[in-house]
Amino acid sequence: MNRRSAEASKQKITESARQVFADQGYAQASMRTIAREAGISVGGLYLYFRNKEELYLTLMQEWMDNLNGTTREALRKIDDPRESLRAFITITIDFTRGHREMIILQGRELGFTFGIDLKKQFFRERRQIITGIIRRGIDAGIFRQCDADEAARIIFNVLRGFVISMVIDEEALFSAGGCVDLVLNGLLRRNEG
Amino acid sequence: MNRRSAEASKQKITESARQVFADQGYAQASMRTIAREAGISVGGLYLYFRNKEELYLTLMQEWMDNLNGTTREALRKIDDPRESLRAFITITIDFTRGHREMIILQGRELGFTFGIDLKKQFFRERRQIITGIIRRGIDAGIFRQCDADEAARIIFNVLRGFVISMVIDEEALFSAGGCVDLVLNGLLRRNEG
DNA sequence: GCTTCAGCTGAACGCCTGTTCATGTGAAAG
DNA sequence: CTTTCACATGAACAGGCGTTCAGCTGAAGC
Repeated sequence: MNRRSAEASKQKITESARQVFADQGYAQASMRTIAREAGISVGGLYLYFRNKEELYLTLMQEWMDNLNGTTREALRKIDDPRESLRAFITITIDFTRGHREMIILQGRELGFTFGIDLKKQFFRERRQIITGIIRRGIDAGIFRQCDADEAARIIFNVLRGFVISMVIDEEALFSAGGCVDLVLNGLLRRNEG
Repeated sequence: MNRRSAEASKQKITESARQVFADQGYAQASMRTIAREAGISVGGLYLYFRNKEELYLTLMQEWMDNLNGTTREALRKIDDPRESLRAFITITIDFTRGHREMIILQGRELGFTFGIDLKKQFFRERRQIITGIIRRGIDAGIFRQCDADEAARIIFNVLRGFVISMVIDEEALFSAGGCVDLVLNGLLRRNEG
């Protein structure tokens, strides 16, 4: 019987949990399923995580850190608010496409209140980044005068909708480019020249 | 012991179920909770609905019919694509604000595949309405050339995000007016004149 | 009174869940 | 060989769920 290191086991558990939570949601995902996927006993899960909730919160924190880190890194090098916005939207959508598990953050786990404050803080930070970009654009005379906070919320919700669509409604998906285009240019025709 | 009519009992059950499903999601909502809210025995639920799934699907169908009916009724009287889009967005957001239970349609009930085709068909119809409005705008020279289908999807996803935000993130909500403004005008400054 | 009808009840059933903990096992050290 | 360490097991526990169905009850009809 070959034993893995504790670290390797913990890793395997989080990988499996990520997948199972993403596929089935918190309520439906059972510790037995996660254990089976991880190739470890159900009692073994509790050697690494206090309970199901803690396992879930650990994954949430992980994804929030990943996405925010990637976003900040990319935005650091961009000055033009148009490009900043493009980068923000593109990174978010690409990240989401490659990580279906992102649904963990947008999941509507009603009946479960834990982690909601953590999520809200994360969402707030995301919106503030967008607000900052929009304000920069307004100050630079590139974007028109508007309620930057609200515009940020609208953009934020497009991306929230994208995450949901990824999971339940793939026909509703759209491209980052198309989204940036609509957000920047709107639908109304512009005077040429 | 005063007995209600069957109709009244069924009504009470659906009202209670609507609330409980909306608050707790499908998985967490228990038939015992719904029964208690309805003031009827748990076994009594099964006199009217075959099972939990059928109860849920009944409610889904109801909301889809309501929203689509209201939308079509309003759009019938509008010619200007700008006003059509405004109406669509406004109705959806207002309806959502007044019916938190709308989350039933956007809920991510992973692990439960029933009703998904019904939902997709509903979503498809919604998007087609938007696409139609956008095409009309383009044909009339009011909207710029763009991929109408994709633009519709983007707008659809803003509204999808709104529903989710209603339930898990009220800070992220936005006004119908603000949304229409952004969708029509975009962020970029326009030449004055 | 008895019978029928309409609406209802809630304990029981079978199944599943999160969690615990007595116990197990291979490897290394002495 | 024995002891210790590190990692692990899975049956049992307590609780909850969706569903069933034997039985109940008030009202109306005869």
